[in-house]
Amino acid sequence: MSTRPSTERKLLDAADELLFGRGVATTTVDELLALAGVSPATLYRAYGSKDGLLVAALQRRQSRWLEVWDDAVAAATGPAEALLSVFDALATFRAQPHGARWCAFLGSAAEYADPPAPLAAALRADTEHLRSRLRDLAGPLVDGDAARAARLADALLLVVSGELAMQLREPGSRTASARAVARAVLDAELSGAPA
Amino acid sequence: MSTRPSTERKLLDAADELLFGRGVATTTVDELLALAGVSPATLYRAYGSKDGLLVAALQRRQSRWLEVWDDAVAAATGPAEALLSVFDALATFRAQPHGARWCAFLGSAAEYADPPAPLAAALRADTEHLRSRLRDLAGPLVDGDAARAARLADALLLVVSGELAMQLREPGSRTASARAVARAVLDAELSGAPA
DNA sequence: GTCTATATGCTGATAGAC
DNA sequence: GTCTATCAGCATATAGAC
Repeated sequence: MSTRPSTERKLLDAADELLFGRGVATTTVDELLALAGVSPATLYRAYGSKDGLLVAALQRRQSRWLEVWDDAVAAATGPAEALLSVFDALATFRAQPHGARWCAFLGSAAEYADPPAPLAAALRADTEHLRSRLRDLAGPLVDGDAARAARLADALLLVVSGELAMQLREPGSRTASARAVARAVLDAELSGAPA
Repeated sequence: MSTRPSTERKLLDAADELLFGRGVATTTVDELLALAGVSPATLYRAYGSKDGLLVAALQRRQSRWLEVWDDAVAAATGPAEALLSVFDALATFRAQPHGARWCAFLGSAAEYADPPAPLAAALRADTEHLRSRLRDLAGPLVDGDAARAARLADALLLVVSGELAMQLREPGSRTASARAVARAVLDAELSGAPA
């Protein structure tokens, strides 16, 4: 009794699987159409181009990621765990059906010499959301010291990005070691407070 | 009085600049030929294909990177600085003429659904060399404890990869913050020795 | 009206023939 | 070194089915 998926939905699902799972350039429009079971006219009417579909798929993916991260934060037992829960969210998100090979945003950006504006905007939004959310979560841990929170957030953003890039080097690698590195960085920030 | 560069050399230089600076898929064979000033026959005779040239360029790049890193290690003032000198090497290498947008190895791998064998091998070689070299440099800092050295090396590899991926998010970002994160990780490992 | 199926122009990459 | 055959992918047009 599932309702029939809309053609947009089918196209976005196909984009998730092919564009992010196998790469943008390597995936042809024909493959997308075949997987979605949709005719060319439908794609071009709804999204204008392959790139248009890519951007739409990134946007949907972004909101899904935020939900997963929100849940992970909500499940955390304290402020430090809330900050580190980004790694739990990463693992959860990766285990979901529409998993990307490493990171849909970084991966897409990597495939363009200089990315078209909407794509650059999507990556920037992802980066800025990560940074500001991490900063907010870091705040309570450093008594609201904005500079320290920002420094901590930048450090975690670096570790998160490293964890993603490691998926490219070694597809199976666990997020556990990234979490451990992040905790070491956190502990260092909380014990000392070096310049 | 410079000797005339060989056609192979010219092709490798062109590959460095275009394949790694702008991306593999976005660069056409014609652009490579035009920049190198050689004819198609030359490329296909010497390397067989665009991918063949790519792999050859990666191999040359790997040995150049090792030289830069060796120099940075040699210039370090002590064992801890030697371990962290990988970030100096990264900055130096990036400042050289044939700079990639972020990382030639990760970037190339990211552009293939599943990379052809020689390319996968090149990335694996890069990863393994990073890891083993970092492990060797970490050894003296942990009294030769192999497990701790390995853990430290893995952590630094993660940070290095993160620093590279951050270039994709924010092209101008400095290696300084990665170095600071790495130092925090190092300090944490050297003070406590948590499981 | 929305979608499918099919056919086609166009562009550009690859590889090889000359 | 030029030149060209082949091939693939993107985008669109047309006509018909639900």
